[in-house]
Amino acid sequence: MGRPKKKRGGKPVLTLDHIVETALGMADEQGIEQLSMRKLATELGAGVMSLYHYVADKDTLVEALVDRVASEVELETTGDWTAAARQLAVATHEALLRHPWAIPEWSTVWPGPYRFALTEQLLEVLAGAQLPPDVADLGFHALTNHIQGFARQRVAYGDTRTDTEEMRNRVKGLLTQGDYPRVAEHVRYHVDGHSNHDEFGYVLDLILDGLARSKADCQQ
Amino acid sequence: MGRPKKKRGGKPVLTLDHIVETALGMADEQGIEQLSMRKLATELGAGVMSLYHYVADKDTLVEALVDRVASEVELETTGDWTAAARQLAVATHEALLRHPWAIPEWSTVWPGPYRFALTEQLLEVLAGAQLPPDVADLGFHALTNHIQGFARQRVAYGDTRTDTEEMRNRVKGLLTQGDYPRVAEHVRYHVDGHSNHDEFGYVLDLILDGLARSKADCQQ
DNA sequence: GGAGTTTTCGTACACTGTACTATAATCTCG
DNA sequence: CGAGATTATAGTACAGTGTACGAAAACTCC
Repeated sequence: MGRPKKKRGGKPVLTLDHIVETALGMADEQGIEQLSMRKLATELGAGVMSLYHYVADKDTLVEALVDRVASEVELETTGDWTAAARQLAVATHEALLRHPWAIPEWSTVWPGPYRFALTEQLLEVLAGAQLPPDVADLGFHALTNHIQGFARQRVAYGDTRTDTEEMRNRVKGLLTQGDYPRVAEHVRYHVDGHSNHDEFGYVLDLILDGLARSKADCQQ
Repeated sequence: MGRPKKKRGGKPVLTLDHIVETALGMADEQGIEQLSMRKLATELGAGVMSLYHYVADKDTLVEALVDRVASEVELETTGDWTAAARQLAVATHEALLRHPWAIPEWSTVWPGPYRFALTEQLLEVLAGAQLPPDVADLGFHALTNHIQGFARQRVAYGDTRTDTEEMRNRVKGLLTQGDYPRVAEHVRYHVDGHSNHDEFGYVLDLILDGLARSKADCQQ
């Protein structure tokens, strides 16, 4: 059986881009915990150690993956600073929901260039708003916390996209058993009525309105 | 050499509590990534598989660990609802800073009984505030996002407690290189002036004030 | 052609979680 | 007291992980 030996040397057949892109696909499908160097190499039709010519570590590969997610956020914005901040927030939120595995990494991993550019852009927008410095700072953290916190919650407690059988059972148990009535009430509040509404955008606007108001207060 | 064979059977020498407590100590010292079943067993002077008589999984052990952290939060509160919410938030924040490894797990792992009780308590406090339902919901998420987000940031970007050499170098590089001027400015803002202030409490009060105000608005 | 460089990869090692099985100490019941 | 059941403790083994080391193949350049 003439199984050809794997090629060695010469013109590169792998690319960092190709590696990252494939890894991204695998992480999207199976979660990042299931992503191993070996599986990734096999998927690429390469040997494991070949990857290490392009990537120092598994950790730095993950950093690259997260930055790849950050790269999906469109930085161009239109309108005044509230509109711009809103666009950035929504785009980031959507990128995170597209790659749920990235949400816990997002705040753990050291940022790559795209992530830094995104942060820079949001800070730039807030700077353009001419808010008092401490309000701008508060606003920045409120926005980023909202983005991350909201995405985390949707993934942790049952977005339709990421539901598992086990999770649904746990939620059901929480609702039927009588312990923690307030928690149950809270869960029902979300499950029942308000999932239709765009909760993320709603709270986002509350934050932005608050910032705008505190600017107006200041200028009077 | 009369090394005594390890005892088998009979009266239990291990306890779930003992296991969890030891694991907690190890996680606090070396981080949760360094915590392995084998190391934990060795620390306990036991065989690896003995642990599995008390714990189904490593994952459920981690769940227990996180709930152990949640158990450190004092649920008794004093004063009106803003004071009570403040106490819960501060106590949770402090517990998380005491066990930084737990921060990413906090929002990933399914809550245990202590964590549920804590959530229940915060919801109860907010319910007692007689806020409009949507404001109460918003407030709950604003508070929890603030708690988690703030803790995460302190750990990710250099609290004095968790600094590593590498991280300090990265931050220094960020500040000296000219890329991302707004980010650098933002970092300096935090490093320079405001670390003395109790930023966590400051923003916390802003949130609570906002909630109180929106209640007052509603009652007029 | 030969030397040097670049890219690929096989092997090996230390480490992980844990399934399966064996074993010893204790408890229960006669 | 003795025999059997129960329970807590472990040893071994296996599949899987990240990656250090070194070898080998294909390319470039003289």
